[in-house]
Amino acid sequence: MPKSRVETAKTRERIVKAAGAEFAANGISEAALARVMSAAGLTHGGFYRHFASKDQLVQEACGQTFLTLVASLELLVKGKPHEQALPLTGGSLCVARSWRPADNGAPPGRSGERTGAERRPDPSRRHGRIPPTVPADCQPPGDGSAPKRAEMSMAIVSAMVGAIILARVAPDSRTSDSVLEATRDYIIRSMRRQR
Amino acid sequence: MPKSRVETAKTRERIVKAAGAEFAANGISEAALARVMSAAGLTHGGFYRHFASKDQLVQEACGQTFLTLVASLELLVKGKPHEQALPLTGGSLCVARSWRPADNGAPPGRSGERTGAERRPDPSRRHGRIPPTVPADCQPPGDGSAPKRAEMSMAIVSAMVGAIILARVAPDSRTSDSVLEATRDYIIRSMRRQR
DNA sequence: TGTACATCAGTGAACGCGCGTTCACTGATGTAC
DNA sequence: TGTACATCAGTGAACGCGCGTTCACTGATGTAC
Repeated sequence: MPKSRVETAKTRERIVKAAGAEFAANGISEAALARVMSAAGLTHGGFYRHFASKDQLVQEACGQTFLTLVASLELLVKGKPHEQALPLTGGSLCVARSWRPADNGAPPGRSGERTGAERRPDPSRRHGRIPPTVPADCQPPGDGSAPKRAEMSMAIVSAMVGAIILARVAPDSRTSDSVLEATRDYIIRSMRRQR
Repeated sequence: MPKSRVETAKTRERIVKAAGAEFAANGISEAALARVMSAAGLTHGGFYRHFASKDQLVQEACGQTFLTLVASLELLVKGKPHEQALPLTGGSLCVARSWRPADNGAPPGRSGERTGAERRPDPSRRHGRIPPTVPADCQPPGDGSAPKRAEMSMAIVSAMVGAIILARVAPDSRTSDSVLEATRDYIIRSMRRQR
């Protein structure tokens, strides 16, 4: 047996992590297995030693991202670092087809997704970050029961994920902005009204 | 000039509509242009008479779906057909990568996405519909100002879209269910508290 | 402890398919005369 | 009103690329003796 199972497991984990990052940066369907693997420091051939298919990787990586999101949102709802946690959570979302974080430019390694790429208008290059303004009078539901908090966290994450996707998909940037703002206000209001 | 511009415009509209449906049924990246075109009663070659690229079609079709969603949600929030509008809206969402409506089987025309398809676990075949239970004491915000209502509609759509995506992406079906339920409750609570 | 072997993570070339895009062509129809 | 022409929506074959997947091979390392 080459590579102890511990080491193998570590490699696998490394792949999942790289996939999560790649998905977040370029969207799931743009993230080629070969790119994910090389981001993990491997060549693409070895992939199938760890996963049965790309779908399996997608499922695992997204599942992990999901848990991370909820966890980091829990942190917010728990009350401590308000104005940091919200944009942080919003910033690390992945979901949409070719979602990219709004403020860093194109990833350096990948110029020209296809020969003669200037033709493609790239609709992804648009808003997508929830405005981070969280007012100070926001009342995190610190005294609700623990499961109640978890539920609320998930719902808030849902709203944020949905808003970001809808913003990317909205017919014009005015609408884009309204969705983000409306959702932000909705979330904030829900936190204020809590108890 | 063949085909009056009216007729051309109609064709174009037909394509957008077909695309919307196809996106909703199979997800954006699974929806081949050729399939969209034939759903619109055309062959794929003519596509570029109407659009510059697939991306442009995606943008337009999604924009339209978005507006439809918000409109139908407005209907709900306006108060009339409660228990119908919510599941209807939830059911017609498209967004996730290979999202399919939960309760009708695979589309008949497309058996075997790829030769030897049994291998693929198809993670898409999972929950995705928000449980339609809307309690009768739900207070739609009928007397808020109009913009207020529109904002709330958008936020609610956001939450629903996000919940469905997260449910599809969650690591296990228990989590899937919790997201959907939590989000539903969150939405309902927000409507109850309204005024 | 040392040696031979079997295992299996990782390599890199190759395969083949789906799909976006292009292109030469057709034929119906609006327009000019 | 009738005829010739130009236009352009739509056709269908072809192209080529990216990517998921396969496969024969390598070589490091844990295990058996």
